[in-house]
Amino acid sequence: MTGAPRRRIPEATVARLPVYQRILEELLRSGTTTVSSEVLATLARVSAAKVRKDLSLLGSFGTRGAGYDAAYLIDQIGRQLGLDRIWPVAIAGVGNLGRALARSEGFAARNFCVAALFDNDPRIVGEIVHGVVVRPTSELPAVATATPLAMGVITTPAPVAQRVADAMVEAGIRSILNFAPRVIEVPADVLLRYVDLSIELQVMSFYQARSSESTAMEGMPVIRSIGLSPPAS
Amino acid sequence: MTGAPRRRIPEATVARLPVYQRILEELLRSGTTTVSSEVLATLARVSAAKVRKDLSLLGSFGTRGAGYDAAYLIDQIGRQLGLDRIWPVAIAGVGNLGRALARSEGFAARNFCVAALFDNDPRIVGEIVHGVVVRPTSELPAVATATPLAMGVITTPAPVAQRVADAMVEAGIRSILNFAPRVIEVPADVLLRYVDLSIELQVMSFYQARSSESTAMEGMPVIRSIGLSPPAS
DNA sequence: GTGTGTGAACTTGTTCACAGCG
DNA sequence: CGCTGTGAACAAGTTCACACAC
Repeated sequence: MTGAPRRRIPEATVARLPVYQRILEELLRSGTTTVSSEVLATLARVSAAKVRKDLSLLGSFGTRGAGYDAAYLIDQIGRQLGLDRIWPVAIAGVGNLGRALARSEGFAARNFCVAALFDNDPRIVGEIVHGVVVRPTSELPAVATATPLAMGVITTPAPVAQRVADAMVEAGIRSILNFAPRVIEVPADVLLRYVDLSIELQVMSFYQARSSESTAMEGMPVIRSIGLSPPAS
Repeated sequence: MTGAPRRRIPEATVARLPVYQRILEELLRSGTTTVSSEVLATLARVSAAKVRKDLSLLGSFGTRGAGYDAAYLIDQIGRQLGLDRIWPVAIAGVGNLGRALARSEGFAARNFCVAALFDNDPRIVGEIVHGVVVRPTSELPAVATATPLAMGVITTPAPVAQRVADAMVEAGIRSILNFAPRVIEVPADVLLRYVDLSIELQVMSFYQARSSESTAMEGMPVIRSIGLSPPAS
């Protein structure tokens, strides 16, 4: 239909596209219909040149002298990212985090649909969260057969994360998002991503803050842990 | 004390260090004390050369012919990342997600300490979550004065996210982690990081899955949204 | 004039391959 | 002999600067 340029988009660009998209959506909501690379760059905290290069890879959607049409750009980015169709996801582990994810608006806003919830706690099985009934994990294969699942989200306690991952792989799920604080192993052809809510992101932030000579932490109580000795040689 | 080589560590390496660290901790728990770059690389899903180069930047901690001492390496990585001291964090917004974060083990495991919780809902204020009392957001300045806060975590609904961010900046917080699905603006010297639970990560995963010629989604019901027309020229 | 689109220069990050230490 | 540590070759990503379309 729309003559899309099927070039290969660099990974670094792909990682920024959702950021642009969300900013564009907000601008649109606040009444802005046209946006320049300069403005988009400021809001996304990147350089204007980067924005222009990124967007030019999807095609020439901008208007010289004016900027980009926000609505059209949102649509083009969405198409590029595969968000122009609905992706059914399953969430395993209906605790605090699983519940928060299932109820969050974000999924639906990006055409992800929470199609199934799994948990092994008999007090939770049968409960209806955000319109979806919680089933025992043993029913995963049956559900996956009836409704092909595009992605599995693991929000279980760490000890059962690997078992759940195995079940998901067995059921044909090829993309897994792991929120459990546990390293899991899956076949090489399965896409596995970790989200560590408490650690990785913060750690990076802190390191960057400290390495850019920030003096913000100057007045803080420094409590050092006891270091280990180097291994005996 | 430990003669640390204070070289500049590349950002890409810093991003991988927490991954190595967690894997090392798990290996240690399962009884492994020494690990080769090969093994660590496989578990972290990167190349062995990368692991060696990354670790060599922190100093020469490995033993040729044998590998690395897991416990010692964990400690060295922790020191490099600034995790050898305790960082107090404040969480604003004690809903599903805020609660899940406050209760999660991960913070304490990495020397982050949930020092304060804020919410404006009178039904939530006063509640004690994971041993910390929930205060009204108006008390943020007072709390920040008494206990310097290293990081602010925003888990509020989108509409109040900007207001909370402003209050945090005002209170002297220089690192903010935003879980609210809303673009917020802070001064350039404040470190701002977005975590979009439902979107960015999944989107990337999907794009990568599709672009590597995966046939996994072949049998899925494709439901395309209605595309927009190009902007009138 | 204004702001996009893009080759060319540059910087950062990754892989290779192997010397050398334990 | 195995595995680290590292310079040197290569690839990816970013910035620059400017031609050109509106």
